[in-house]
Amino acid sequence: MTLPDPYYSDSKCTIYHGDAFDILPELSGIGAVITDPPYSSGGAFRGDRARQTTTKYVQTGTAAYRPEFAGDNRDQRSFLAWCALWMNAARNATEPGAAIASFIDWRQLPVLTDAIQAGGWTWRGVAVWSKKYGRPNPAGFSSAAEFVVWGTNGPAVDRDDYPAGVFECQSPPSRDRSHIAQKPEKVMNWAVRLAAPGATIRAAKDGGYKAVGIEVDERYCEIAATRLGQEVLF
Amino acid sequence: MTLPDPYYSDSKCTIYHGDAFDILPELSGIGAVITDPPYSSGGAFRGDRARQTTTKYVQTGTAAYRPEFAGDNRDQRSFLAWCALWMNAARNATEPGAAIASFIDWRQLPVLTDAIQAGGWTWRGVAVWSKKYGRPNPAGFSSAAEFVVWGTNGPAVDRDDYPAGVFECQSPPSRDRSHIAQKPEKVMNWAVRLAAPGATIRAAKDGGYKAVGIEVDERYCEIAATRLGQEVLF
DNA sequence: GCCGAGAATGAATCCATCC
DNA sequence: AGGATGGATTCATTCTCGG
Repeated sequence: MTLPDPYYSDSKCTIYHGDAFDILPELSGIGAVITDPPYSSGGAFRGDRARQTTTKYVQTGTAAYRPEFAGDNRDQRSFLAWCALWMNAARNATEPGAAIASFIDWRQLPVLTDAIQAGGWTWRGVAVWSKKYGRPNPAGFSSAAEFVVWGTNGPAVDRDDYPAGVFECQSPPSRDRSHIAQKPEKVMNWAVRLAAPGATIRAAKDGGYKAVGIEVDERYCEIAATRLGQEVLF
Repeated sequence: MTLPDPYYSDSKCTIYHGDAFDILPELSGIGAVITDPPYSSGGAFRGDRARQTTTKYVQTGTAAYRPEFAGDNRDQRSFLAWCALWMNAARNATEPGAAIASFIDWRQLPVLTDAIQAGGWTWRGVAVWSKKYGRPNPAGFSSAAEFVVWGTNGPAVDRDDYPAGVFECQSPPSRDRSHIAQKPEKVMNWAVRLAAPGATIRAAKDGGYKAVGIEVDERYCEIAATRLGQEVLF
């Protein structure tokens, strides 16, 4: 298999529409991997996780139409196996010393720390995105954070930028999101600092960094390409 | 075996000096368990973790003398087994619906989420103590948080008090601590809110709550008893 | 009392060295 | 060879102290 034609491309930035397992083996020399996989979470029981993403993840009234996203109903064992496989594929595409960061919620956090190591990365920590105002939980602590499992491909390459281990940023209201799990741009800017001073794919284009995006769902490719084609994002 | 004589006791508060494995089986009716076990952490390599706590955990020059603490050099497998055992012993001492919270660092977080479930508790989340400014990490995100693994003994008892899932509090300077891993009182106040509005053992005495403390090292029992005997803590 | 400069600090991490 | 130990290094912020 060879690399498919990009869904979008400009001088700094390329988006591939396809499964990461098909695209990643064709890539090399990657300096950092920043990813937000489907969490396969959303419930304590198997039946809860198997629901469609549009119903199992909360979406309050005014939300715009947002399509289902795929691959979000694996059980914990197959989620581990699946993560280990793409972690390994991603590592094979990177240079020694490259960093990886993956968002995850508390339920799958231990699975992902296993997977990052199974995929051959050196697990180096857990960073925290504090959403400030979480869903109240009558059983105890409110759920107000997502986590970032991160590591490096072998010994780390030292950097001149030291991002904070905890980043506080309120989650945008549901009506402003194109994707149920969309992260605020500030959060992505923080996460990509693991790679280098820079920003999201969009900012990467402006800032002179090269970025490759992989997305399995064409509708989200379209949204991303539209944003990248715009001169001003907001 | 019967319950030993308390190291300290007053009308609201009791401290036992001994191993939790000896004390817990003699207790019953406990409403919540708040604990801070030795992390068996302090380094990515086995050799680092096996070092003495006074050298492997950072203590810069002016720090007051603080004794070693025990049980902090288990490997990961025996740390899991040990945690599962005391988690289970703790659960047997509690009432249905009781909550448990245990501090841990990022390295042992996945082990503790396994242990809490192995010990028969329903794992319900991971709360975050954000220290705000951690030690910089040249490999990536600074280490600026500790975690609280928490759960309940069966179905949770609903509460009207929802402690935040992320609590921000700077760590006190080294010289103000009696124990290397001493938590700020504000952090403990936050953690015990999982049980009820209240505070530390000391505050529990003042506030009318009953509290039982278990500590294996007599020197730390003595410090705790001294504090509890004082009318004013600071 | 306010302000600025310099010192101090962290459940860290990594590497060199010694036995 | 491998375990144990010592020590250099990292930086954002607070702390301390003098003006």
